[in-house]
Amino acid sequence: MSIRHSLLALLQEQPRYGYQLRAEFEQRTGSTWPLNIGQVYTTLDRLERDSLVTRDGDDGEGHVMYRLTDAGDNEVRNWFSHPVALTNPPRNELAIKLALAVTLPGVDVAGVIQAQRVSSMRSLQDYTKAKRDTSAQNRAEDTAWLLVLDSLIFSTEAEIRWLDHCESRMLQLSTARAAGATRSEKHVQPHTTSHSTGGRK
Amino acid sequence: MSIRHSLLALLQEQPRYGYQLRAEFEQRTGSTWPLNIGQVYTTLDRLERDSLVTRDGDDGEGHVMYRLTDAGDNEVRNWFSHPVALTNPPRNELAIKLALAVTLPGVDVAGVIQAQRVSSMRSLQDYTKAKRDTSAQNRAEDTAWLLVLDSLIFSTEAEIRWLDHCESRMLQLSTARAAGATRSEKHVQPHTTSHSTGGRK
DNA sequence: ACAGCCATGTAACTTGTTACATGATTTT
DNA sequence: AAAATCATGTAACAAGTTACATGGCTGT
Repeated sequence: MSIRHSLLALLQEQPRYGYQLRAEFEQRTGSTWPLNIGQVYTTLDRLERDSLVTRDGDDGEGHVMYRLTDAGDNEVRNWFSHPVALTNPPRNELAIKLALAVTLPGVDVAGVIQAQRVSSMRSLQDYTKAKRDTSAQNRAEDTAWLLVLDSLIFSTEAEIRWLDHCESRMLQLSTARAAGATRSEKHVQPHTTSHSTGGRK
Repeated sequence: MSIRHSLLALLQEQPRYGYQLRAEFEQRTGSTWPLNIGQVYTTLDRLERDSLVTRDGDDGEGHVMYRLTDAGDNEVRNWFSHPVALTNPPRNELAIKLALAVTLPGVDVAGVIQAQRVSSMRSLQDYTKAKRDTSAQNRAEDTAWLLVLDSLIFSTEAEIRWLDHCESRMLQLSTARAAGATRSEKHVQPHTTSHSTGGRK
């Protein structure tokens, strides 16, 4: 729902046309999350269908302008006043992948972690460089883009910390299991992962 | 693509049926990201269509079993060996929302930040509690779920730090602008946000 | 003349989500 | 007997993505 709401928010400031909406969006969020122009038009169609925007004739230059309806204005205020992810956070593919990797046999968990860390650190460097370059220009229009960059930096750092955490946790587990196996065999969990999948008939 | 790959990964261990796949997925990732059972079946249909899985008769108890094809096995190995988000990180709704909030007039940015922080801290508490409760049971099957919880905790902490960062950055900007306005009016950026949207005809 | 951008759209498609229908089996 | 869970599906739909078609205008 991000794009729908983004377009609505941009229309709250003033009526705009499709191509312009993409430009405004990308100016604020930069080249990460590129916005396909086709999607702007399909989204505008759906917003019109849902009575959140209406076509507004043209702007004297032949552009197809859209403006918010009252319902659309309401929707924007609602979006801004209600926090994101109250209940269900979006699925995190990396977390899912590692969760499966550690519970399935034959997966090189350390390798997965290592490959991901290399990639994430690379991204972190890119974001940091982009931030330096953008900051240097010192243009007021870049404020939003700089915040977005910080967001990417913060979450990538968290991702790397989590990878480290997973790695040391895996090490703990394997050494603990080894120690348990030699010292008190009977307390060891069965090595073959148990699959209680509910009722067998 | 997370769900497709998750099902494939679970099928790599052994042939399974639909209901079982959901149970295995939820055991590993917990009650966050609940997996609708209908989607398991539609996803299995699509995986079959794409020749990544095949129906495998039954398991002697009448269940509709699926197993990986060679192509499917390949796909899983590929998923595990290639890092996530090499190019485009997934859209972050919160980052987008704040980026728009700070560049549009009439939005109570401090209020948005504050509301979000309350919500995020609440989530953080919930995750921390869930972690305590799950750790206390000390069951080997919960390893993956605990890692997922840690992931949620790490990223929520990063989110809160970013919110703090945004808040202080906003304060800096407004005081700098105020100081600039009193001390040297001519250096001040125009207060009306500029909207260069590309070519006017 | 030609390349490239501005601008608007459409068609076909993907994954993901919800709601519903239908039975069998198990538990209370 | 009733309620809950197991199990398999279908229909309708949502948001997002890509590729393509079509023009007008601009700069070289």
